Order: sequence, then C-alpha cells, then structure tokens
Amino acid sequence: MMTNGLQNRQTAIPEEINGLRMTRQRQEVYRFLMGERTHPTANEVFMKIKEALPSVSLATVYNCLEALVQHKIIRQVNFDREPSRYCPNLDEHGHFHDETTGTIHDVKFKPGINLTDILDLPPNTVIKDIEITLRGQLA
Amino acid sequence: MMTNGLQNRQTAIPEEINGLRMTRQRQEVYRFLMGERTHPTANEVFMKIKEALPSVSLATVYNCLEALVQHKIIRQVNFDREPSRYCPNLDEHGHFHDETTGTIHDVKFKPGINLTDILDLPPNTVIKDIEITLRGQLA
DNA sequence: GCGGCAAATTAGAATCATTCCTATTTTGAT
DNA sequence: ATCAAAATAGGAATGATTCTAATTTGCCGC
Ligand SMILES: [Mn+2]
Ligand SMILES: [Mn+2]
Ligand SMILES: [Zn+2]
Ligand SMILES: [Zn+2]
Repeated sequence: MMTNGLQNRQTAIPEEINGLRMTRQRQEVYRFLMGERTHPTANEVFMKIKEALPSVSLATVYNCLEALVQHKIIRQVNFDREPSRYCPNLDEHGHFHDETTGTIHDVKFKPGINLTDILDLPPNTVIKDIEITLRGQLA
Repeated sequence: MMTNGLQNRQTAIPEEINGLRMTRQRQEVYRFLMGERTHPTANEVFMKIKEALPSVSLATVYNCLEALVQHKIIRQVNFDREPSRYCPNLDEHGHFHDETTGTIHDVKFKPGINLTDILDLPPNTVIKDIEITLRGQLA
C-alpha cells in the first residue's frame, strides 16, 4: 500500500537533490529540463512551467536555475552573448551550435580521451571546469 | 629615401588588413590589442586609446572591434556572461580563466592534436569554429 | 495546532554591456 | 571642387539578468 500520501502522477522527484530542497517551483523547472534536449533559455522554461504553475515569476525561474546549477543538478551553457541555456546532461560533453537551424546538440568525447591531455597547460594548474563549444552546419 | 610622407613614430600599421581599411581609430584599437596579453574588454580598450585619441567614442570602439573580428584580425572571447574580451592571437588556442587572480591565459594545444578527432561528431558536420574555455586556479 | 524564523517566492525596479539611431564628419573617387 | 559612401560620435534604446522589498511558505519546538 502507498505510505506516500501523494498520487504518483509522473515520475516522482525527491524532496531533496544534492542537498537542495526541491520546492514546487524547482521541481517544475527540473522536470521540464529533464525532458528536454533543446537546451532552453530561462524565458523558455518560464513560459513552459507557467502552464502548470501560473503564478510563477521569471525571477523565480532564474533563482531556481541558479540553485540547480550551483548544486550541480543541471548545467548552464553560454553561446557568445546569447541568452544562457540550460542542460540536464551531467556527463562531460560539448555543445555544437548548428547555424542553419539554430539548434544545439550535445557532443560526446571519444572514449578514453582526457581533455587535459591534449592541452599544453602550465604545471600546477587545477582545472575546475572545461567548456567546449562548436559552431557550424550539419551539411 | 622615405616616399612615405608620414613619420614612423611606431611600428607601421598597413592601410588595410584583410580587406579592412585601417582608419585611425581602428589602428589605435588594433595597436593596443597587439601589445596586450590580457584580453581586454571593449571598455578597457576605450579607456586606453582615449589617451591617444581623446575624441574617440565607446560606440566607435565597439564598431572597430566588430570590424576587426569580422575580418578575422582579432578574436572575441566570452566567459559565461561577463563582458566580451578581445584577443590578438589568431593561432588555434583555448582560454584558461584563473579564478584566483581573474586573469586569462592562452592555452595551446599539444602538437599534432586535431580537435575534431577527439569529438564524437555526427557525419557531414562542417565545423566553422571551436572554442575551448577552462576555469580553475594556478596552485 | 500555534508562534517564530529562515528560506523561498513574487513583482517590479535597476543594472549595464551592447546595440541602435541619426546627425555630422571624413574619406576616396570622379 | 563635387559627390556618394563609409566611418564616427553621442546619446537613446534594448534586453538578459540581478536586485530590492514585501509576501508567503515550510519547518521547528512548544
Ligand atoms: Mn565565444
Ligand atoms: Mn559557460
Ligand atoms: Zn548539453
Ligand atoms: Zn587568446
């Protein structure tokens, strides 16, 4: 029998992820992002979750996204000076921006490749984060 | 004898580079960048060249920088949502952002490495540009 | 359950790098 | 010199993001 008082309408989201309390707003942001491969902007997230949570504000969406990024639950992706986009894929990967369609695709690294191996870094360098961005077209 | 009527006060900059006419303002922007390893922002360029050209405007600096980037004379570098920075190094290279000092360092690739070789790209992908960005600290 | 408190949310104002607008100046070509 | 095109300057506008202040919510001990 269900000890949980909530109905399981969808995939259950835990109360807390990586130490971040999952409020209703954060759940909606997180749930939407997990089902998207398109790397939506904050405003796209906002417009979408308003359907389920009409009172949500854009400021809250920014707050939620920042909290989720800070707790390494999602990643923030920037292309030049365009609005930031958000990515649920936590594997190490790059981003290919298709100029023809405007779409963004995750790019995996070939197995066994260590990014820092190919870089000529000064000794004693501690790398916290690497970002790889590609621009081009899918001919 | 000098057929050129101008005095050679400094390293001469040609009238035209990559098809871009080198106006006085563009020369100043270009000259300053060529002597800098710090990847200055538009505003830093502005403040510096005002010394030699007090009437220059920030709008013109942005115009010059855009023209120089478009003609592949310099490169624009973005870190997250920070103000754009500009780089005179046209070799293929990445950028390491030292969080401790806030400084930015060029990072070469080890010889014989082809960036696209390590990426798992879909076939028929034409890559126009690759950008590699690192964040961390020089311990 | 109830008061108190910290965290989260909200709406709207503020920020600020960048872009846009437009009048003026400069340039290069006839 | 004349003209058209390109470049510049200064100021206004833009827009993603952040900040502020005022609620609201969730949670703890009573
Ligand atoms: Mn860039
Ligand atoms: Mn980034
Ligand atoms: Zn991604
Ligand atoms: Zn550089």
